[in-house]
Amino acid sequence: MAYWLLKSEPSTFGIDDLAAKQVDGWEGVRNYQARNMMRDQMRRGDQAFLYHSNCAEPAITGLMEIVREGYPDPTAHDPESKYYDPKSSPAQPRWFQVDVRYLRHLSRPITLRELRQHQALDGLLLLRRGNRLSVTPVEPAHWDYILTLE
DNA sequence: GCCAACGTTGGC
DNA sequence: GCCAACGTTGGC
Repeated sequence: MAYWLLKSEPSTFGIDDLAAKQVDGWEGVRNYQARNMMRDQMRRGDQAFLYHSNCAEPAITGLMEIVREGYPDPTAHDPESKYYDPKSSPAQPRWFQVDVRYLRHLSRPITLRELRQHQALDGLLLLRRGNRLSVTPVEPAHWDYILTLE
């Protein structure tokens, strides 16, 4: 089983939204590297942190599980969607998503500022300078360590 | 294939 | 709102 970190802006879709929906498609990813990981590498049963980005307190806020492996992102083919991409088509889909299931909130948000203070987390892709990828793998040792911070 | 211009992300 | 870092686009 592998571990991941998925970013989302809480004003768009945060941990409370996922808790309400329980299962949701991780739609709208429009970056090829992130797409490739969702399409090719994520497996059912993998777990992921939900990270709140672009907000007052950027932080890991919850845990989720991959419940459906990569499949074409339907919002790419919906002209009404803000994620619409005319260069994608159902016959030749360009963008993929997975389905995630809510597991739980962390007992408290673990902020980016706090994560940066732990040498044990050196190498965590989230902390790399200039990193903007919304989907990144998390090493098991890092995963376990972060959960001890709760 | 190069690379300048432009757009986006996201912390601060 | 600023701006650094990065990705994408498109002319050549």
